[in-house]
Amino acid sequence: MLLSKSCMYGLRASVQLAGMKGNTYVTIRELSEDLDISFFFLTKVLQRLTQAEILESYKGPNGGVRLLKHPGEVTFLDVVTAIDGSCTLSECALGLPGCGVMKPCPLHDQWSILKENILEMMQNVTIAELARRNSGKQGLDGFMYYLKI
Amino acid sequence: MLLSKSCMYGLRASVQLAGMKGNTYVTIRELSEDLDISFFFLTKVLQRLTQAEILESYKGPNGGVRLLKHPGEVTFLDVVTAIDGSCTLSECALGLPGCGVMKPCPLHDQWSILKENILEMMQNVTIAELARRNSGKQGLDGFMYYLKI
DNA sequence: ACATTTTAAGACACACTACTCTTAATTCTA
DNA sequence: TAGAATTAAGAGTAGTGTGTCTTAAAATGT
Repeated sequence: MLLSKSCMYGLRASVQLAGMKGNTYVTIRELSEDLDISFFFLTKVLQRLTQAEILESYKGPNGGVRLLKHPGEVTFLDVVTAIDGSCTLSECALGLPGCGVMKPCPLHDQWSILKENILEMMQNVTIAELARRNSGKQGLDGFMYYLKI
Repeated sequence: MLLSKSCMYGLRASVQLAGMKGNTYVTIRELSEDLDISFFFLTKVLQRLTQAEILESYKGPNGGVRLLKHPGEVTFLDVVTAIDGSCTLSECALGLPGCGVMKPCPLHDQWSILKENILEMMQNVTIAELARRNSGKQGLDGFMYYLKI
């Protein structure tokens, strides 16, 4: 699995928010139902995005979470890093402590290229772009399309 | 992390065996010391490779493990699959249950290409090739080069 | 002020990976 | 046959990710 479940959930929520008109507060309860994620667990994940200043939250009636930045300025990697910490992709495929440019392990060069491609994808794709690709799916809003059979 | 530690350990042991002259039994104790892996843990990992008929084992004095097949016929992916089960790379990056060719998620196409590249690397690289790349490192046998500072 | 709504924070349980150790089974050698 | 060497199998421990719940804190409205 490339990403942890926490990351997947955080990404889905971010893209969902990015795809909504206006930037009003949306309750985590509503997000959890739309995305088919446990409310309690999603709350924990979104707390990390709030701490990372990708989201902002507001308590009380009419509260919830919303994007703090423009969705075109939040990359896939931003969300992953906020949740999982610095990307764990940067290690040696064989787990050799000394592996690096100076001492490349037998897989180093190949794996470096693959890592670079993945990182590039994560850095170049914004949640705005993902939301755009996710719009207008047979009349179902956002991710409902994938989840409702 | 692309691979589990078990996989990394299994790969390192397989490549180490592939890089040895002759195909005599090598004790797991010796492998564990050469590769800086816990003996007990490596034993568990290599049991899976033995069950998968990548290695064969022999008990008693002068026993140990050795490659069952020709190292040129054992791929990186063979070892990973034997240890971790079928590659977990084949899922949707966002964990959407309905994602696929018919219902591509907003990352599906990009992630498919990256997955394919990784899988291709795993299928095309044999442990013989890895052992070859790993030979003749400043006079240190195999992985010792990376581990001894 | 008080009740309601909502997120924040902390505690808890479960599963899985990583790791350790003990005992059993097998094989060799003397 | 006895003892030593070696893998196999199983039990047990620790840490982490996932998931659940309870309580606290903040904001609203009456």
